[in-house]
Amino acid sequence: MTSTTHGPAQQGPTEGPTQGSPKRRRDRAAREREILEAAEQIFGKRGYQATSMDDIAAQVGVSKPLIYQYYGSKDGLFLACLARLRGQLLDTVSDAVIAASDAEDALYTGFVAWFQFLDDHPQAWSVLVDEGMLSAGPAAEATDEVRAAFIELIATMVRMNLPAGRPVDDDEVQIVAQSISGATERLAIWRTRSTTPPTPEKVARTLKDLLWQGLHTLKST
Amino acid sequence: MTSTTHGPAQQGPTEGPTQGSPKRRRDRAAREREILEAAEQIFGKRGYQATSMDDIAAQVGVSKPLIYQYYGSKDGLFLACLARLRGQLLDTVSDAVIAASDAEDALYTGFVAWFQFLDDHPQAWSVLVDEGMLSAGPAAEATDEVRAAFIELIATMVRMNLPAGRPVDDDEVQIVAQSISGATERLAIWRTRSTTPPTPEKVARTLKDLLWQGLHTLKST
DNA sequence: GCTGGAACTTACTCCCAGTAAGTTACTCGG
DNA sequence: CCGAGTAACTTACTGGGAGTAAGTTCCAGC
Repeated sequence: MTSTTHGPAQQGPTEGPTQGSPKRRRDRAAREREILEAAEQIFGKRGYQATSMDDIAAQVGVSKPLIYQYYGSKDGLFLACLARLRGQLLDTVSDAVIAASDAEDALYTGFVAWFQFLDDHPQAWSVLVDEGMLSAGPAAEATDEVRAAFIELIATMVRMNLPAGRPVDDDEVQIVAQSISGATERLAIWRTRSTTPPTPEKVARTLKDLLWQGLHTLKST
Repeated sequence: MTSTTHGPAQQGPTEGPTQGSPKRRRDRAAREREILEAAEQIFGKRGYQATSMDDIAAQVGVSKPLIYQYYGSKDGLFLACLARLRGQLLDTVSDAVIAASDAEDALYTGFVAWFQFLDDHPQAWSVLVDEGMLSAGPAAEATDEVRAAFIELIATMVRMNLPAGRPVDDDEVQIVAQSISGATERLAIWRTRSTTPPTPEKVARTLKDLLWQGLHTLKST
């Protein structure tokens, strides 16, 4: 038969299509991990819009429908990238906050951890914020979740800083938490775009100084 | 000839295709305005991604290439929407700031004006922020410009609040301005999504209280 | 070996941004 | 009134990318 033009059967196991590894069939979990890594890398480099599923498929050396089978949609894949980063970032900041000696220090070290993490993972950052954390993309709900987690962390810190027995104005706590979240996000974006950004410590210190007094005002109102 | 099947010539001037107005040819300026209005409306309702050029063309009652001839691209059209809103919003806030009696009042009334404007123009808001002001969209550069204008306004205010002769740490001014910009944007988004958002005055007051003390700290460092 | 299912592919469809090339209607000089 | 020039506008397409239907290949366990 002349129909066997593509003949995938005879491909020697000693030579893969692009790299040295033949990497024929892998089990699902391994393949998923592989795809996720490629996606994170390409999304990080080119952004969500500019990345096509074919690009990712090609990078992994697999066909597009497989990715759809595992991740459902482009959004789904992007979401999966996001979830991983979100966990890392949240853990890093939480740890810093918990390890702090007092409230003022928690604020400062929390900020430092945030900016430092983003310095250390520039690629992650692109994925998370530059396209992901904005409210519009298709992954809006997921990024909202990420943000909500941070806001909850901040709100908790704020509340802990208030006198225990006093009734708390939840609106005010929310306003403050949203403000801080917005400020840190914008500062992060600004830093990545600045040619000579100030150190994480400098930014954290200035931001802490800007907010610290006002946080007390809250409690004395 | 059987070729004259579509025969657009005999369409009576008393009856348009969709509405009462025949609205055949209009001069360029008028048509551009018409397109811009439709675009603002549809972008505002459905968002940038979910809006197709065909949608807008259909709404105006015109064919797609005409829009391309006038606005160049989807981004170009979106940009044009943005430019208009940016002007209005910036003017509104600037006016409020200028009319204020002192620096503290300027901060407060500036915030009020910002949130009030977005309450009054919810559709504009969707266009500007929910898809536009984020950093990722195709209109990234334009939205950056809009933001940069606000940040400049804020930075000017901050500087004016500092002692005249003293050397200013530009980094710190930038950090503060970026923070305020980020906080107001996030608060705006939060308000639109909240079922019962606090009044503009309440948000402005809380935010002012949060920042006011810290702004003084800046100068005494 | 044979069969059942998991891993994986080819070959599409549809949708949408953007374009090439043409057609219609208004205007202005004669 | 008439032709020619041009601005306003259209039909009919290309190209690329998301998502899918219908297989095909390989391995596990009987």
